[in-house]
Amino acid sequence: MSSVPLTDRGRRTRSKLLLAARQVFEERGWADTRMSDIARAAKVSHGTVYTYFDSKDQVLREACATFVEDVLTAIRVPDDMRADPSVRLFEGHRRYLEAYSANARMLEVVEEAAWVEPYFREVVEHLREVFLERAAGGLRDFQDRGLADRALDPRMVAPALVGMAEAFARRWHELGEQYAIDDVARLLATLWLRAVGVAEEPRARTGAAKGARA
Amino acid sequence: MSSVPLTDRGRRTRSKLLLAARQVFEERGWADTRMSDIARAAKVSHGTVYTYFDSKDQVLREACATFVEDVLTAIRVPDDMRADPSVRLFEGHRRYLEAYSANARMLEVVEEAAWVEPYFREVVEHLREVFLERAAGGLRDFQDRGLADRALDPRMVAPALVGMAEAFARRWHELGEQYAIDDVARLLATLWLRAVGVAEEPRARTGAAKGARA
Amino acid sequence: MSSVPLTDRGRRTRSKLLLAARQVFEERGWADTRMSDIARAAKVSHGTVYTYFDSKDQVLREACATFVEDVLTAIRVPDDMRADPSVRLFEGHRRYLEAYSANARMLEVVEEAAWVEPYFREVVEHLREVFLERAAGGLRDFQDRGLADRALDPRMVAPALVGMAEAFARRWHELGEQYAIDDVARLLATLWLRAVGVAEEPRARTGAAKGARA
Amino acid sequence: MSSVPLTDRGRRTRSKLLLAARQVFEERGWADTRMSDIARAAKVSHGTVYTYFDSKDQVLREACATFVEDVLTAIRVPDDMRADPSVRLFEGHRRYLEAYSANARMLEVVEEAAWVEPYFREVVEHLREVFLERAAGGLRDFQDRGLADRALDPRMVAPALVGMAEAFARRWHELGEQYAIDDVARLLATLWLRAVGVAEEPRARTGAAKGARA
DNA sequence: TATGAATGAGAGTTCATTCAT
DNA sequence: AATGAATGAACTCTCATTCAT
Repeated sequence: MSSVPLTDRGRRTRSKLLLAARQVFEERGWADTRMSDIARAAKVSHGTVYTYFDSKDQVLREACATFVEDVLTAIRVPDDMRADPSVRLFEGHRRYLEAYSANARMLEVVEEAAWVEPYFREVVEHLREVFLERAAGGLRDFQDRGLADRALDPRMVAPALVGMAEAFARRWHELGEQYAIDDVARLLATLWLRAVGVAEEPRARTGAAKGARA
Repeated sequence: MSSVPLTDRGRRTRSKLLLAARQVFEERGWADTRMSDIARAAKVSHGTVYTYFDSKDQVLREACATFVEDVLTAIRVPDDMRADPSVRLFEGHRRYLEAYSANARMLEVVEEAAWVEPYFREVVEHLREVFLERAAGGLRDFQDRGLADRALDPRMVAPALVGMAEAFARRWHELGEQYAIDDVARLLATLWLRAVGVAEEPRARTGAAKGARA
Repeated sequence: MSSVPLTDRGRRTRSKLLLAARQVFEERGWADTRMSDIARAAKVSHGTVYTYFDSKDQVLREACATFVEDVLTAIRVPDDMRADPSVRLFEGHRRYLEAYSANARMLEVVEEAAWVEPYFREVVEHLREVFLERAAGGLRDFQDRGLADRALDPRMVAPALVGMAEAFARRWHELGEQYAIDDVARLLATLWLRAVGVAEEPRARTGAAKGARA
Repeated sequence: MSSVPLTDRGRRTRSKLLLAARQVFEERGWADTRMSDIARAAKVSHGTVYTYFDSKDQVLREACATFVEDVLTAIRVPDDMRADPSVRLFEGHRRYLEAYSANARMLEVVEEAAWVEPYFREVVEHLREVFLERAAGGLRDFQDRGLADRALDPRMVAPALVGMAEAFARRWHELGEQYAIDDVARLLATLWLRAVGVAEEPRARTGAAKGARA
C-alpha cells in the first residue's frame, strides 16, 4: 500500500502532501477534510495520496506524529533550570504555552478525530498522561521539600492542575493570545503554587512579577 | 417539516422520541448515531422522526435543551447558602459535580457535535461562559471582601479556575467517580481559594475537611 | 442494513430487484455486474438496492439460493420411479439435464463468483457433494444387487461419473442443446451403466433406445 | 509498448518476470494478482513489467503459452505405444494425469481468467477441443476395429469421456492425489472402455490391474 | 533498460432526507 | 399522525497503466 519514497522527487511529494494535509486539516478539521482536498492542496492527483499513505487516518497520524513529538520535547525544561522548583514550574508553563500556541489548531483536530478514531484517542490520552505525571511529580517535589501541603494526594490533584493550564491555554489562544506569554506563565505558576499551598511566589530567572490586571 | 404535535398521541410520540434520542446519543455518540437508530429505539418508523424534527441536528438540539437547562438550574446555589462565600464555593462545586455526574455523557455528545455543527459549539460556549461569569463573579466577591488577592484580574483568571473544575470532573467521572463527591468538592474549593490567595479553608455547612490522600 | 420488506410495494420492489439481478448477472457475469446495473435494470435508484441487500455478494446469494433449491429438488427422482435402478438412473439424468438447462447461465455465474468469494465456492462444492453422494449411492445400490462391478470403490469412481454428466450437460447446453433431452439422458445413463460394469441397458418407463448418431 | 529484448540483460529480466508471474499467479490467482506483486517477486520495479509486456493480460498469455505447449506435448503418446488401442488409452490417461498434476494450479488460473478475458476462454476451449478430438478419434478407432459400440456418435460421446477424466483429475488433485497415478489411469481407461462397450480390460505395458478399493 | 512516481476512472457503500400511501 | 420505501450525493479506496527521469 503506502510506501517510503525512494527518490528525491518522491520525498518532495510526500512532504508536500504532509504540509498540505496539515494545512487542510487545520482549515477544515478532521471530519470535513476529504482526501481529495489534500490532493488538491498538494497539487497532485487523488491517487497519489494513496501512494504514500494507506488511509486518511494514516495521513493524520503522520501529520500529528511530528507535532506530538515537538510538543513533548518542547515542554522539557532544560537541566540548568530544574534546580529551583519554582523556576522549573514557570519555565514548564512557558514552554507549554509556546508549544500550544504553535500547535493549537492541530491539537484540536486530533481531539476531534479522537471522537471517532481510537488511535487518536490514545494520542490525546498519552499527552494528557505525560502532563499529569509531570504535574504529580512536580507536586511531590514540593511536598518532599516541605514547601507544599503534604495532605494533598499528587495523583488526585494533578488533573486539576493540568486542567487549569490546558483550559487557560485554550482560551488564551482562542481569544487571540492577548496576554504576553510570560505573564500567562507567571500567572499559571502562581495559581499552581498557591493552590498546593506553597507560600512564596514563583521566580523566573530575571525576577518575579505577578499577573497584573489586563 | 417538523411540527408541534396537536394531539395527545403526537405529544406522546414526540417525548418518546426525545427519550430514545438521548439514550441512543449517549450510547453511540453524535457521529455514530443514525436517525434510524433513534426511530428503532422509540419504536416508531424511520420517517416519523421527521414528523417532529427537521433534522438530526434538531433532534440533538432539543434533546440537549432540556439538560442544559437542568445543568444551569442545578448549579444555582440556593439563597440561604450564598451569604458565606466559601460555603457558596463549596456548594457550587458540589452541585456542579452532581450535575456533571448526571449528564456527563450528554455533555460529551454535545462536545462531539460541536466539532461539526456550529449550533452546538455555541451551546458549549454558552455553558462555559456561564461558568466563567460565575467564577469571575465569585472571585470579585472575595476581592471586594478583602479576602482574595486584588492583583488578579477576575476575567483573566476565571478560565483557569473553571478549567480546573471541569478537567477534574471529567477525569473523576471517566475513572468511575472513585472519590466521594463531597471530598472532591472540598478539594476543588480549597484549590480555588488558595489559588486566588484566600488564606482560610472552605467551609461546608457541617465543618471542614481537606481532600485526603486516596 | 438490508431489510425484509413489510409492505406490498416493498415486496414488489424486492422481487423486481432479484429478477433484474438475475437478468443482469446472466448477461454480464459476476465481476462485470455493477450494483448500478442492477438498479438501472430494476428501474430504481442506486441506493434502493441497499434497502434490500447488504452487498453485491448478498444479492447473488439470494438470487442463487432460489435456484440451488430448485436444482436440488428438481433432481429428486419421485418414489414410484426409484424401484428400478436403471429407471431411476435415467430419470435422475433427465431431471438433472432439465434443471441444468433452466439454470445453466446462473450456475456459471456462481462458478465465476466462486473464484473470488468463498461463500460461492461453498455453494458449488455443496452441489457437487450432493451429486457425488447420489452417484456413489447409486453405484453401491447396483453393486449390492450384484449388477455392478464390486471391485470399484464408489467414492473413488463417483467423481468420474458425475464429471461425465456435468461436462456433457455443459457442452450440450453451450452448443444449443441440439440433442433431445431424453436421448441425452439415455446416453448418459448407458455410459454410466456400462462404465460400472452393468450389462443391461437402462430402461425408461416406455422402453429403451440408445443415443443414435446425430 | 512491450518489446522483444535485444540485450542479454533484457532477456534475463524477461524470463525472470515470467517465472515470477507464474509463481505469483499460482499463489494468488488471476484477479488477486497485482502487477506490482509480479514486479516484486521478480525483484524489478513496477514499471519494468511494462517494458516487456503490454498488460496484465499479456503476462498471463505468455506465462501460460509455455505450459499449454507443455501439456499438449506431454499427452502425446509415443508412436511405439499407439498400436494397441488400449495401451494407448491407458498411456494417454497416464500422461494426461501427469501433465495435470504438474500444471493443475496454472490451469485453474487460466480458467479463472477465462471468465473475464476472452483470450483465455479461447485457450481453455482450444485445450478442450484437442481433448475432445483425441477422445472422438480414439473411439472411432475402437469402432473401426469392431471393438466399441458402433451405435455411438463419437463427437457426441466425446464430451462425456473427456469430462470424466477432467473431473476426476481435478478432484484427485484437489484431494491431494491420494491414489497412485497408474491406478487412476487404469481406472479411467477401464471406465472409458466399458462405457463405449469394449469388453476387455485395458492393458498397460506390464500387465493389467483394476482400480482396487482404496 | 530500468525506475518508481503519478494518474484517474471507477467501484461499492452509507445515510440524511423526501415522498407516496 | 404514521409508515417505510425511495432517493442520490458523497465518500474512501484500488490498481492497471502511463510517464518523466
